[in-house]
Amino acid sequence: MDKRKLLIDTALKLFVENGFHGTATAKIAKEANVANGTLFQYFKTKEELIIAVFITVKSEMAGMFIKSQTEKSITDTLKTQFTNTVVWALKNRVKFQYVQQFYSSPYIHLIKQTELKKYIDPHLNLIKEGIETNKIKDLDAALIYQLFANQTFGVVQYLFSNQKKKQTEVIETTFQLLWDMIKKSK
Amino acid sequence: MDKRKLLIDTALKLFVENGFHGTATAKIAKEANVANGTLFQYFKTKEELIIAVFITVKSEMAGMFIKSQTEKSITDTLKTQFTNTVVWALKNRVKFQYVQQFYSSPYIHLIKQTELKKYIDPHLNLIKEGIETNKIKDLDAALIYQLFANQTFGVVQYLFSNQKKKQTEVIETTFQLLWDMIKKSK
DNA sequence: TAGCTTTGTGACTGATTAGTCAGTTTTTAG
DNA sequence: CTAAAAACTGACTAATCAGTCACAAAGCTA
Repeated sequence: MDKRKLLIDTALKLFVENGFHGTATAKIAKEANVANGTLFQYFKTKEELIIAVFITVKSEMAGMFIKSQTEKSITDTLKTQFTNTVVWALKNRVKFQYVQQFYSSPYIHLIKQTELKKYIDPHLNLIKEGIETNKIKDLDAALIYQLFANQTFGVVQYLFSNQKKKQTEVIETTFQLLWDMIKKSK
Repeated sequence: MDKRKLLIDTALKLFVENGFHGTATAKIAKEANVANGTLFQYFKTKEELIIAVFITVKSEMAGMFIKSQTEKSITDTLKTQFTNTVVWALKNRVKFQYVQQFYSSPYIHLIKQTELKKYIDPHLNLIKEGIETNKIKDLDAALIYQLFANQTFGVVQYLFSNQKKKQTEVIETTFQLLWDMIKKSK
């Protein structure tokens, strides 16, 4: 039984439920059936735990992206990435919410720029490649990335609050809209 | 000197800088040059203050939207709304960030659904009108709204981190992309 | 088994915090 | 000007919380 993982999982859940403030370290330890002091053996401070949860979730997401890399065209790769992200988010709502909460909190400033780049660069490079090979409109890659990321986010939000909707269909439609928006028209 | 407004402004700034947890009520009072107890005369609890800040900012945003309502076509109105929102966000970064932080925190659950609807409905109705008059693609209005909102958000994020870029040009370009995405093609 | 290292424990503490309240100042009204 | 009401004050408190530490249990090695 990996206590570190257990603590991270428990913290994740409680932080999303009650916020960083609303979650005492003692509560996390108790919920994880671990002694108070044990938590501080794995994480020197509460802040360190908050960051560890973020890194863990982001790494899991990154792993999913690697799997989305197909040998096919850029369109196919982007579509797979889009679909996988949305499906993953729907299956991992709490993790998705945690990342959101973390990103829009002041804790984000504690993450080194290089660490953040690690997660963004693969996407950015794919988009750059698409621009260079005339598949994607000749705009700033960072801008295209933002639009792509936020379209993804928007669809996830929509499906969170409209769960009965045909998810596959929505994902298919919205990707097509997105692709038509950023693709280079002949 | 309106102490309520002063406290809300100060709280806004400190909450974005240090988070809800990281900001003691005493710090807010001190920074606002007001006695500790005075804060609790205007807001019964810290939570009430956190919510008051949210409502205040959202109302300000809503006021801006009303001004965006032109007598022109739906396209023009949507474009004005898009532009005004982005420009407002750039000028009011802290307020924009506060809303983000609040939305992705558990405090959002304390806001009544009717209150949230109040902010969304005007947009939703405009989109519905666009769909009915065959200007906008025949998709769920809530979905179009999400895509619209998130495109806006994406552009703001992009311009936050790329401030040297030609803002007007970026706004113009991205609105065109967005409009092409949601408009009904003949 | 004995001796050593690693891991876990939970009572405890110093610091901090939201919220109170008895008293003071300011404003309002006649 | 006076008296009552309203707004303001800041020292205080009860509660909470992050982090510590002396000790105990479990695991490892030979």
